[in-house]
Amino acid sequence: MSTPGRGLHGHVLETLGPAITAGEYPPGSVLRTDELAQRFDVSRSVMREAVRVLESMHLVESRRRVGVTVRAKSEWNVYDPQVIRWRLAGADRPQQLRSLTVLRSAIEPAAAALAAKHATAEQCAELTECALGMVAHSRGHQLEGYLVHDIAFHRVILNASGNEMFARLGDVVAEVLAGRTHHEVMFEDPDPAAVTLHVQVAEAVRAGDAARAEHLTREITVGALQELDILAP
Amino acid sequence: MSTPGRGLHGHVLETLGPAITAGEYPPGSVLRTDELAQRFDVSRSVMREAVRVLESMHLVESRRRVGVTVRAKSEWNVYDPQVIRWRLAGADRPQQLRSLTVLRSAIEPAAAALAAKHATAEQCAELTECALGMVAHSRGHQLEGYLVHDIAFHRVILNASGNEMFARLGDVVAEVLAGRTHHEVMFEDPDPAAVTLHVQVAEAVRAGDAARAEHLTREITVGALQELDILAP
DNA sequence: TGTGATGAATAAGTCTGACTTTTTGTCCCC
DNA sequence: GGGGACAAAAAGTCAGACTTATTCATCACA
Repeated sequence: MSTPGRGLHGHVLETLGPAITAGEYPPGSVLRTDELAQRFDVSRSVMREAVRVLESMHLVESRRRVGVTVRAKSEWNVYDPQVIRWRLAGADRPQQLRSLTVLRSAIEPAAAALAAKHATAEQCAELTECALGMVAHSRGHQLEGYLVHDIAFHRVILNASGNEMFARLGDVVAEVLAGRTHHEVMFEDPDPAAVTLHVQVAEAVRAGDAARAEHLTREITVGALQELDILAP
Repeated sequence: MSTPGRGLHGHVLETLGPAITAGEYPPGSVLRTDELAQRFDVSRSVMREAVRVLESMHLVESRRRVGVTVRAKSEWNVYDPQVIRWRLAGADRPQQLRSLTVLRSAIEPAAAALAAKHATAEQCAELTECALGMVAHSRGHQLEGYLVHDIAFHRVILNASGNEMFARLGDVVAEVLAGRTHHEVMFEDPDPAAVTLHVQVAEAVRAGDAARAEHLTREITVGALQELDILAP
């Protein structure tokens, strides 16, 4: 996705980041810059830049005379898109997917309510277009085409909410939806009820009915939670 | 708060970061590493490390033959605690405070519902302790004491939700609450209704009543929204 | 006139080696 | 056993030389 390891320090990050977030180095582990530089066959300057980035993500802490120590998971900047991507790509994937889906179910209904109030005519048009695209690809194993429109739909909602914090979760939601299609079990066509709900949300937003948009979106996210067995049956 | 400019590169960040997030450099502005290094009187290695960190926050983008270009606000990692702190300290403060309060109003009710299901006995005890502390400091201009317990209360709720994404918003909520007390108008004692709501939330969580905890917390956050005139009267 | 290739200028990227500073741990003396 | 001086270790800093990618301008050619 967005930023594949640009430059040497980026390449180092693409290896060290996933290793740390996967828990290969337990909290408190000590790494030494010089040793890492040798291991990755880069200069110390490059290694230091990589460590600085990991430090800004609160994955590690660098202290004189001690070294680079790995921080506890509870301190990580779990909203950093790169951290999210690393965790989704590694052993932490299931837990990460659950956390993010719970987050979605809190954010998206609120975003839909705001979108119903603030969406421009253009955004409403985009929304119905996405919903129609989902309908068109909902049968006959067109999962990829369905996914594209599903992602676009939720991205428009988040953007139309007018809240920058919500808007920046578009990438996260995209990752979750893509993950569900690509890695989880999804042999069959999407649930027709879910497709209908998306169409109805588009209608509610266009009509400016915030309460209805919020309620319908909550039903969508409840469905997502149930897929992961987060909700009791 | 947490990480005051450690090291030279940290000092540079504490100056450049706020400047960028305050909009002093319009999107597309081009900075040159060498010039910045001279301006801050540091070596290029140090300057490069600072740029790497800004880059990981998506505040800037570094390209060969071009320089370090400032990105549009819509690309910033607005969930990065350091970015949030910089924006809260600068001209962006009002908008940042509104965005965060809207975020709170989406997250905290959901977190309270989860807390009602997952909170340990110890966490329940902490919660009532915080609520009682709020009551004790609710009269007679003991705003600082009230604030401490208010922050602790919301932090416990977020932690008790059992969701790591929610838990990591504890610092953000703390900043918002502290900001309200310190910078916004708050001459009088806190609203008695709000104090009562906190006590009731603690009770609901202890009783395991998720729906009630969620509803009561939503009332708290609605109050916060109204204070900022986000909700129409 | 427009277009594509060539080349030069530029700023980031990289490497190396020497030096400084802080922190920790140890050893010795009281 | 406690406290202070000393030594070692690792990050932090700096300066300079070199490499590489990218952009822009120029020029030849169609």
